[in-house]
Amino acid sequence: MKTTIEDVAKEAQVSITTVSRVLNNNYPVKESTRKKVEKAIAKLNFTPNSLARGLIRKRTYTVGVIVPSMTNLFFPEVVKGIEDCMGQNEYTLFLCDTKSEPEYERRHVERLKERQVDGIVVIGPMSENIKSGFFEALTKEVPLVLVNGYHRGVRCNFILTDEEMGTLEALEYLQALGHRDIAFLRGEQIYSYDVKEEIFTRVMKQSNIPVMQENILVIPQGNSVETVDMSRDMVIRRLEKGNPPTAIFCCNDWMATGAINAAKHLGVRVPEDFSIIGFDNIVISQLSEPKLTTIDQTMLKLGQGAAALLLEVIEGKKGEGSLKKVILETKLVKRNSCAVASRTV
Amino acid sequence: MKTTIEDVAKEAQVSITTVSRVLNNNYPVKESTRKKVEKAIAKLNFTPNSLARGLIRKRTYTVGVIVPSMTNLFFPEVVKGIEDCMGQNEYTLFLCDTKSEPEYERRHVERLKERQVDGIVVIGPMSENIKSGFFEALTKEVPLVLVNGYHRGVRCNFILTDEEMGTLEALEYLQALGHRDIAFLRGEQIYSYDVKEEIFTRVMKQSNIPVMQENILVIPQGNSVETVDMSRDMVIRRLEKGNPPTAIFCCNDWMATGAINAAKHLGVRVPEDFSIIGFDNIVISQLSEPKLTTIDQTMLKLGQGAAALLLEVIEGKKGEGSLKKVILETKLVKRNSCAVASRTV
DNA sequence: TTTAAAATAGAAAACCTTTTCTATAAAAGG
DNA sequence: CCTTTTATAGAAAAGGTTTTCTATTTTAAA
Repeated sequence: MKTTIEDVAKEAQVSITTVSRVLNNNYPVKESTRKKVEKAIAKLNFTPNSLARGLIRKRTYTVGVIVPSMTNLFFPEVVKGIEDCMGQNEYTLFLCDTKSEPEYERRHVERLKERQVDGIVVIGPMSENIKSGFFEALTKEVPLVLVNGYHRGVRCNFILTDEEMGTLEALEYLQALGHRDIAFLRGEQIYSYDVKEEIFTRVMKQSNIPVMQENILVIPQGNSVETVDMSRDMVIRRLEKGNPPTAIFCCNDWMATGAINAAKHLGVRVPEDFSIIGFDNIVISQLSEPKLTTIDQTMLKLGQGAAALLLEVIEGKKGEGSLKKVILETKLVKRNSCAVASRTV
Repeated sequence: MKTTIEDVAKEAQVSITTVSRVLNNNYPVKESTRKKVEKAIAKLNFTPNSLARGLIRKRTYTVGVIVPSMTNLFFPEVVKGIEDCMGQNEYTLFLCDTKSEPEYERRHVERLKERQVDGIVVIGPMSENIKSGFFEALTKEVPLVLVNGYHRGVRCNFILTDEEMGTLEALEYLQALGHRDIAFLRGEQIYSYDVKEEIFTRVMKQSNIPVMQENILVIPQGNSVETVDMSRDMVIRRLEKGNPPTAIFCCNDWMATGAINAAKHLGVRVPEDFSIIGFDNIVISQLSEPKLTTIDQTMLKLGQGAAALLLEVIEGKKGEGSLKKVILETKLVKRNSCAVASRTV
């Protein structure tokens, strides 16, 4: 049987009230009795039961973190950021993996509510659940922060990276290097890719460069390795066709890695013959030869920011009305995969 | 104010006992009243409070997972395995990151006990805490499983990959390809590296190959990227010295990636001139050109196995006495970084 | 000294469930 | 028609804390 506060009280010959007080240190206790209690606690190796505590305090010091996948490398880093910040504030994290299923996402939210978490952060929320108003409704029930949940006009707290600016920065960098024929590599469906493509077409239009349909490369959904391999094949095919681009913008670093492999396969030199720019700056961008030039999303900061935001929402329950939004700057990280254009059309 | 079981009872005009019964479906309830209750639950959007439930049931359906780091790629995969298995059994995970600090590890354990978790799995437990008997003592308090906690004769439940066999398999493979001059690349301190080195020296001895001290390469501790870069530099230096080896065994895939980059830097062809074998089979082993030949640890299975084991321990509290050990087979994954030796001494 | 104030400690209610035990109503057996 | 089972439902205790309110002791003020 586990030792309870009552056992401690008996051992120390005081009331449970007093034990509670030395435990929480929120009410004066005579030094001598405090000593007695502390000795009893140590002797019995007592650990307070936080279920009971949470029940009465209506505060559990737990938060739920919902991620689409743990094996994507992007997400664990955000989680780490959250853990860093939350851990310092004595919170513990519930981790929930949705496998990118909207259904699981909802179920996990349900479980977290049962567990009386003080707040929830959802990383890369499923757009289905955003659109259906699920999260807007949830916002009224429990402190909630959405990370990279890109949807205009959603009435939730959120934090996101300014991918539009990031994309712009990348494209301008390529143009400054003299590139005109730039390919765009993306995956299907994901909203963030849509945003980037929008920027891409806009930039091209503004520069009076007709955007050729064959320069918009779209690969199917898949896991990390599949993404790399599909990107590789896709880029190989493009490069073998006529009018090859001199540079390529890749929507994430996995795709960029695939592009590097493609170039290597074809004997095309990077960056001399072909410039490649990635997005995210996940760890793999530093493993390739050459190391990838990319747009940094600082996932760690994204996580820390989300945590800080959530904390604000949890504490300031009064300011209910005002939703909080944070937009994080991106940063161009110049490494070795981009150079001046090898030819100009 | 949150709705409680009492509100539901009032709404449905029954006792809270009855509500509890339809909730848990563990006692017969007349169909008509069940309907009433269900309607009330739906109307009030009631979610039971699992703190109260856990308090009385002495079962929380939560387990703690302690990892040294979230950004190592190896660990999230194990965590995913655990989540898979535990999630199906209606458990939720507490995630704790120790930053490889023994102190944090202990503190997290403390917190998890407060939260009344039904069990704990520790991935890559700090050997300091193993040696001090911390985990042995803990085993008596709470269901516990150690993952890859390599220490002979420790009285804990654990699961681990058979790294000795894996190392053996790798080395025999290299020898079968005709390699005699094999280098060994490892990090400092970690026990698992010691084990591997032991096997390495044994194999060499058995083959009557004098193991040259300059073929034992040791890099300092560091994060993933640092490991890659330090490995690269270390291998470059070795390759530039006299009597370069024709192959290298790397204690993990990060190091192997560094070795590949080193070869590339020197213009040494892999695998024609230099064979490289890694360990773990984390995702990056499939991103390089050539793709890495490596020893598969199947982190996913490690996680699932750990979860299954923990579940056994949790359920079968009767069989207290018997500790459980599981040893997972490794598998040689032949990809493209190894070939027949280019020369024989 | 006597009285008022401050310091310290305890009793009991509250938090929200589950579960045991008791009570009632309906069905079955005689 | 009365008694015994069976089906169904409720009352109350229990689980381990925190917190409010009350009681006692000690100190300070008069």
